[in-house]
Amino acid sequence: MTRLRDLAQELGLSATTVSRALDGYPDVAEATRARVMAAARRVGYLPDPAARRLRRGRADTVAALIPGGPGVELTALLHALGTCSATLAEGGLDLMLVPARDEAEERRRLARLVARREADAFVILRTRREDARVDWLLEQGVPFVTHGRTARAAEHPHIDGDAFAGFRDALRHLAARGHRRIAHVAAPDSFMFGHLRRLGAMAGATEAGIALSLAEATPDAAGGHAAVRRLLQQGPPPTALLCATDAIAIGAAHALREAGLRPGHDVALWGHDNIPAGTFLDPPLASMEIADPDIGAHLARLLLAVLGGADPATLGTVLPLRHIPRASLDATLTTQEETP
Amino acid sequence: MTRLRDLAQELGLSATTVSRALDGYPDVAEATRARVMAAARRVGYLPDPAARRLRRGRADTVAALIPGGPGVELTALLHALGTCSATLAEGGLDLMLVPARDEAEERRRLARLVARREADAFVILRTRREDARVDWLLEQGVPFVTHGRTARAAEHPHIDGDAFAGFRDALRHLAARGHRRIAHVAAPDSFMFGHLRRLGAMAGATEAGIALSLAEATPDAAGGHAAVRRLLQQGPPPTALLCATDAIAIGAAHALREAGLRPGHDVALWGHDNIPAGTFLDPPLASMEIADPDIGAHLARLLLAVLGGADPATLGTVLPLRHIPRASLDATLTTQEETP
DNA sequence: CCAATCTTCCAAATCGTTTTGGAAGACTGG
DNA sequence: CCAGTCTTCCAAAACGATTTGGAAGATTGG
Repeated sequence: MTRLRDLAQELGLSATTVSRALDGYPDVAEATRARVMAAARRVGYLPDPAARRLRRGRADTVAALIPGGPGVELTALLHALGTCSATLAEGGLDLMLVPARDEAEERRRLARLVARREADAFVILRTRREDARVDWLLEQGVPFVTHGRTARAAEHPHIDGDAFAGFRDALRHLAARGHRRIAHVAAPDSFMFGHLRRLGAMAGATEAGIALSLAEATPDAAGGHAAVRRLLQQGPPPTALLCATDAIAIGAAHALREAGLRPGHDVALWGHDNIPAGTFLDPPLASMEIADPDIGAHLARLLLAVLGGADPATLGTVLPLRHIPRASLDATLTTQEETP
Repeated sequence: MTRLRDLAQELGLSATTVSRALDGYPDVAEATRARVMAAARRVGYLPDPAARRLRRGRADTVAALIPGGPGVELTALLHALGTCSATLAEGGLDLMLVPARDEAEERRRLARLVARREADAFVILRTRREDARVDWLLEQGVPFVTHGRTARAAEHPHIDGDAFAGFRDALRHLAARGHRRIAHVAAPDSFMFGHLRRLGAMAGATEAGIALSLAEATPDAAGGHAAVRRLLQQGPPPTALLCATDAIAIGAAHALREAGLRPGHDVALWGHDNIPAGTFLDPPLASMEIADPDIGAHLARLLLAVLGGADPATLGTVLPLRHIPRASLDATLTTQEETP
């Protein structure tokens, strides 16, 4: 409502001086600056962002594209983006979320946001191993940060959980408990999270010297259900199912029950994401999650760094996962199941 | 990249004419307009949104504030907002999502978005009965649409499911199946959805001539768990639990099991939201949801109407709910439970 | 005391569009 | 043929900030 000009007039100063006072330029007397700041605060002056963008050529805004489709744990994600937004605000940046229903729409929106200069940097979620968005952004030289790695993770800032170690250790743990017929209900290999969790499970099995069955699922409950149904038709049931996500585990549990197997009794069940309802499922679902309580702030720091000119290639972080054992792991192995 | 001026120069026209040609003004010759449109398409001209906003005084953008905290079914919500965004795009509007961690932050962000004119209209989610955001927006005369009603719903455009009828009919249905000890696990009354679902359940009970127990829960699994624990301590267990949300129902199921009661056997369980995992729970969770498959497009139409100058007070829609019966309803009542 | 330097401020240009208020030429009707 | 009307275009003024390139006065050094 009040413009810079009004404020300047009221203070008997030029718009130039008021602008420079507020922006912290050194060529304005401290007394004047104090007067200007006080007046600005008093009338609640907010610079018009459109005018500022036009002149400055940047938006002071970060955009995060929200993927549609199955397999995105949106609740946790949006929580993180909430704190990301708050942290960015401290650095004078806004966060805008842009929903897209599928990957084609996501690419279109990304191109449009860049062409119209609506955002200075981007958050890319649910990365693929070969990620067209990442390739394009790198090619265009647009700053961005990913949640999840890609084949080119060394070239761009990213933050990710150490899924390989998490799943490898989970498999070790199951093997140590005596499980010998273990299956991994995997998410598609084209998603980086699916790939890494699968590799981790396989590495754990190799270490423990046992075979690992694999069943591939779309990353939602329906996928887990279908995958485990197929798995059970193929041979003797596993005594433990390590699932790529909690949603997959929920579907898997259902398939087990349909086959007369009780999760947490006959078959151990383990997921990932620590969805809020997990504690209240029957049996409570063992899970894992990134140990860091504040991915959002971490993302924001990465964005501020990369916009501040830091070398993107140095800004990768892989955080350890935390295991969350719950009753779904308590499968009682019969003697027959145990190692001789 | 290419500016209006460049395009004009290339065509041997003034910027004025090019601008007016693209905007469909009638004072430009059809032949010229065709030439301009072709050239614009060829070079991929996109008007700079900052310049346009500055001059036009509007952003051609709608903002939706994404509430944090428990009890928001974000998966379904974001799906709807995805189609909302796509529908708005057809009308030349952008949708921007803005996450807020709590209600105080949401009010701050709202005020800031309005003051800086970053959005021309708003989508308000998870309405309260007395909603400070709605009061403020009405007072400011800012266009907006709510998902969910408020005490002042007659004054503002809104879209909502008919929770009253949905829950009343659900209760009728349970009564018709012979249930006589029914409890409603309610969401807080200050949320409009909590209020209406509660009223519906109560009306259904009154109609059926039976008493209804009430247990109030925070709208998440933990809340449902705690509420049903309290309920079971207070007296003989109900034979049916009508829960305000699926998340509450999941917590409720857990509390039942802890008390040795089997949901879907000893106690019927019914939720609302139709969360994706519902089918795969044990037992599969009966639920309900708005019958209309496309709330998002509906929201978008309301926004376009209100921005087009339609009278906000005429733009309220309450859509019927669809019941989704699943095995969690199959409680077998013993003779003792049934009506004499 | 003069010139050089500092400090503090400002007028004007600029960002890229849209809109206002004509202007020039073609056409029409009498 | 002339005045009036239509059609088609455009120059210039916004929109509200930032930035450039000084200018005026105060201070300093010799």
